Amino acid sequence: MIKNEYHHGNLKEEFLKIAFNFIAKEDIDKLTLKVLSDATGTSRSAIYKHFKSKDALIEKIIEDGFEQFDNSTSPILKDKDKPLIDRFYFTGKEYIKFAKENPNLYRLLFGKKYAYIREKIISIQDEDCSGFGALKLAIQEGQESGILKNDDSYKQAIIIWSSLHGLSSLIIDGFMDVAELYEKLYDDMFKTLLAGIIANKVKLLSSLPFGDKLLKVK
Amino acid sequence: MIKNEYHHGNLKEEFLKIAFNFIAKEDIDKLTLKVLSDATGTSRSAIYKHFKSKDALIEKIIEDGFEQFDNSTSPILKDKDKPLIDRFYFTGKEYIKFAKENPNLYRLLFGKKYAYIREKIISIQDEDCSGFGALKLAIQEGQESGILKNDDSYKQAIIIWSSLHGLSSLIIDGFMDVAELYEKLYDDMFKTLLAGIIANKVKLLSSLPFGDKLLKVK
DNA sequence: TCTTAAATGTAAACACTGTTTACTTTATAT
DNA sequence: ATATAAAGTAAACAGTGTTTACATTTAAGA
Repeated sequence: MIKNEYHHGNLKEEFLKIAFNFIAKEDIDKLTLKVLSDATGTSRSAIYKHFKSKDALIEKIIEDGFEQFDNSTSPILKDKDKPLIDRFYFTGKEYIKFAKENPNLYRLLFGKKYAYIREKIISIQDEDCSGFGALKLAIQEGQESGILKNDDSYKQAIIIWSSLHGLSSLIIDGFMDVAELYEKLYDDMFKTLLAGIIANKVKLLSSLPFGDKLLKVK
Repeated sequence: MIKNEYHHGNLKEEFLKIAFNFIAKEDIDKLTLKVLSDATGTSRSAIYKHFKSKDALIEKIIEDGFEQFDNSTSPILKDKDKPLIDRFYFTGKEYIKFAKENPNLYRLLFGKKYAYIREKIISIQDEDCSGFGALKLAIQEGQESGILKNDDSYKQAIIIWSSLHGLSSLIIDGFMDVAELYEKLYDDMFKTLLAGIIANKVKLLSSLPFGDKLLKVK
């Protein structure tokens, strides 16, 4: 595909790339069509040949963003070679790391404004057992092996997700000086959370990160 | 103070009142100066005689909003006639209720955009022991009476706040169908959380809401 | 009470925003 | 080679927050 001065070639992909790079540094509502047109050397209305609206471009960013988020977290949770508790621990840590490194993207993925896209994606994840679906599956795995309490896995998954989301939000939305001591906070939160969903007959030893030897059956 | 057609009387207060009523129903970024001027029968630029900018009006809303939030939650936490665990339980419940009933205001108070105002307010609350300061104080009270683990009260407060914020966000930002089963979720989360910060020598009985009789010293 | 100054309003313009329209240029397929 | 589709532009539109110059009313002092 040869490009000349007039036609750009693959403007659509470039718009997305520029938008991604932009929210790596600035908030999404600072992103204007002028930013995109200036960066590509096109006119402000060029985008409408590739996206129905500015929102449509953002929706695509969100879809790609969820894929990126899932690629960062789910593999850790699914790695059956490692002990389950370790997998929970490191997945949660990666969750927070992702939020910390991509705050603007994270807010986009888990904020109110585009909840309808998240809704759609989560229902897909429920089917192919990625993302939130993977978390529920991992909890079920823990219940079946007797490590976790037999309870509603959906409810347990939400409590875990809720805690991670809460801590991540505190970190990236500038609550006090949380960002500095967040690692200790996470370890504490994890212990607390784990104590709540772990089976009664299983005792948790103190060291972190955990290993399979650190779980003791009473 | 007599009003005629030209001068309004107390336009500043009315702007705030209208803005408050507006975010009770719609998101803050739907609030335009035209909405305010139409509702008061004034011109779009009238607001600049009372506020430096649109943002300055929003900042005032946030300050008032925090006062409102504090009035809803802190009194429950400070009521020393009731057992401490009950106070934690019902304060948390009120926290979530506030978020549920005022989602747009809650997002304004705890979102990223106006974090600098929250920062300012929290430092005030630290001094007069309202809001976040009240939470830390209540935790210290629990530690001194031997009910709670002797740990960094600041860290414990953040973990609690983080959990409440996470669950509230899930509810109001449209995460799945959390809104329906949030009461059960809250009870579960509270138990889990409490198990994490409660002193080892204290055993927690199962019923909710708790009472002082439900705490048993081993 | 008359005059003056301050407070509080308006209208018009400004530079932005996202979006639509009509038009132009280039690429592609028959 | 030519018709058609794809992909760009420029100009206009309504909307945004904000500033400027001006008008009206209120309040205060002599």
